[in-house]
Amino acid sequence: MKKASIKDVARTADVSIATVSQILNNKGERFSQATRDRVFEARDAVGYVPNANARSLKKRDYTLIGVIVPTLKLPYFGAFVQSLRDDLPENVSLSIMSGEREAADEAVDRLVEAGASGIIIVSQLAEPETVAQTLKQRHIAMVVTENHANLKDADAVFSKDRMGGRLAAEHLIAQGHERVVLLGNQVFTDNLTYRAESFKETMLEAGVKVSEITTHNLSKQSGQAAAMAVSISKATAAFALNDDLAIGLISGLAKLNWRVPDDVSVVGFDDTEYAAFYQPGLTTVHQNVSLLAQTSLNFLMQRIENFQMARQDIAIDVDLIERASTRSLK
Amino acid sequence: MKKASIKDVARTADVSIATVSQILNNKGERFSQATRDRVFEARDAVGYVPNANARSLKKRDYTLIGVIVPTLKLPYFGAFVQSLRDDLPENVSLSIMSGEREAADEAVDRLVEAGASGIIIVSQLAEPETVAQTLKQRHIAMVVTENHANLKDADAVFSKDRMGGRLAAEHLIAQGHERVVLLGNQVFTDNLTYRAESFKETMLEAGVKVSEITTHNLSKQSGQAAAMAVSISKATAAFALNDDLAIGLISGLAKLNWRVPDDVSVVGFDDTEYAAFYQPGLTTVHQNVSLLAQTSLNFLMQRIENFQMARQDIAIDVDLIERASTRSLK
DNA sequence: TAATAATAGTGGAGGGTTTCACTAGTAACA
DNA sequence: TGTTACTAGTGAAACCCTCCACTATTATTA
Repeated sequence: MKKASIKDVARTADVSIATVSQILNNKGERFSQATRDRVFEARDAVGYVPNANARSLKKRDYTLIGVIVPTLKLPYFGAFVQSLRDDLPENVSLSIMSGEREAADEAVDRLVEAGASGIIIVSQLAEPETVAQTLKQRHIAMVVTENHANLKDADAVFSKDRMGGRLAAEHLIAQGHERVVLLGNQVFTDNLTYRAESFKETMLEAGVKVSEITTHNLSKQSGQAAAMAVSISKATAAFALNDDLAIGLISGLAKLNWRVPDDVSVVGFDDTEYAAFYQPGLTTVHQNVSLLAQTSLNFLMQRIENFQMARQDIAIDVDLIERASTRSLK
Repeated sequence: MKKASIKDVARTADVSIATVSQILNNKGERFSQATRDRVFEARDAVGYVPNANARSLKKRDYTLIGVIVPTLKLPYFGAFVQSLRDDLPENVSLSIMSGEREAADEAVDRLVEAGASGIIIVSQLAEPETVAQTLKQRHIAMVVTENHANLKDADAVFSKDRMGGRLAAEHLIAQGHERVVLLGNQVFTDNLTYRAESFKETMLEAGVKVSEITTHNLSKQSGQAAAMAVSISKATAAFALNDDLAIGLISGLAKLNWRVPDDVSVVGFDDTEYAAFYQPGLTTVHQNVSLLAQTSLNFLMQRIENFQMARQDIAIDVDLIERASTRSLK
């Protein structure tokens, strides 16, 4: 059975298509009550639902935007996407894609084909320049966050990752830690590089030695797997490049009967919803995810509005949230 | 600047609209190389992007399906949606919506307008019967999971919630707990009711008294807020209707200096990714989220294929995962 | 040479909706 | 009676695209 169109309603109510359209769109004050009733009844009788495609084809007020995150399984990205959803203007719809590197590039293609007017890219791309070129050529807006901060042809919204690394370092320095470990994966993306670099620099300035432990990726599993290495390192504190890694580390240490913060202090990065409820509460660098999302959306909509405007670029403050996973040695 | 349409490309390349359409859709083998090049150049020159509305208005061959979850912030739903994404057939696209009750009903409307062929509904609907009617009338496939198990006009994919409640109870009984508390929100949805009921029944049969503590919702915050009540109850064990509640409860108890499992045992439900890494590792009922998602998708695609087939209905096993948040009193 | 086939491209309908400009009928007015 | 003004409704273009059926031109074959 095919779907009922406005034609079917018109035929059933024995009026013209134009009449139906106006009445159903609440522009039908000028019609008689009888006609209005007939139209509404007819609509219900045939089960008519307006076709969004046809409608927005006619009124050119509809916009599709896309967002690409590495995965929806992690609450950090989930929160980002949810914030986006919550702030979405009425006439805009959102297509959510997931994937990293090659898969992310492909997701871009899909969104282009689907007719997206703009794309927010959180994932790391395999070929950022190519993607940016394509989008530019097609006049599709592009905002990056988390990765590819230096792309010329995309607006950028970032957390102050350097600030975050520094805050983490300063916190541990203030607590008197003198042997610390930096925990992260080998393939640093831009933002992670900043976190790591500024952490090390700050530590260096304070004369604290930092040893690095390389993990496979930034997952809880990797954090757990690194526990042995951390325990052997004799460090009194560890800075993990994200919360998942930190949480994994703590649970790994627990299996070795090392307690946090008594035996080692641990600092994370992100402050996802779970950080506050973890045992012990995780000391971590808070990223303002919803502000990141909101700003990305703003930038995107602005560029969709005016494709020629100058590149925009913003860095958003982070805070250190002190909880129970770190302790002062003084 | 208004967007270029296929007309602009045609004019620029000095060919007809039909030619442009065919060439850009890779159906242009029969055209000369020269013409093809001209068309591609013209497209890039005017920055043409096909209008998805017009396209899908015309072609009726593509399939759009929708999924509605309460929120993407929680990893349980994130994992569900991600699994769906991962199993999606090539020619199908997925629209992810979020919202509960009225917002979920509205999300259904949006998907219908967008021309979805099927919808997987995880959220609780405000008016399940009305929604089911509408979808049935329009021949749009509908699969429910988590809620509305008994809806006549929808295929259903569920975890064995009763089994879960029973397993949790049996575990605590085996450990010798005799005063237990059941923690959940007041407005039970179908699946939660089953969890709670079978838990209570099993306990009753074993002669164990269950007291109930009502929380505002199923969030970590609610769990935390219930800690005081749990501590006062003098129960030796608590069953929380989901992991978030359990995690919140444990962190709340910690603030009161109650230790889990030494002072109280806690059992959760869901086994989200975080349960295993929590301190202490959370004893919980494992739901096979990816199987739930896969099966939902299968059911949906089958019904899209053949709208008249008999209603399908499946219940998926759950397991109790024993970790460190419960202890035997014997 | 005539008939056929292959090549390269075009015309136009149709998909569902909105909206502007219009009409037919009636009522009010002078 | 003729003019104007409402009231209630309609016709058809336009939005952008795809695809079927068609034409015009050239090449090949018998």
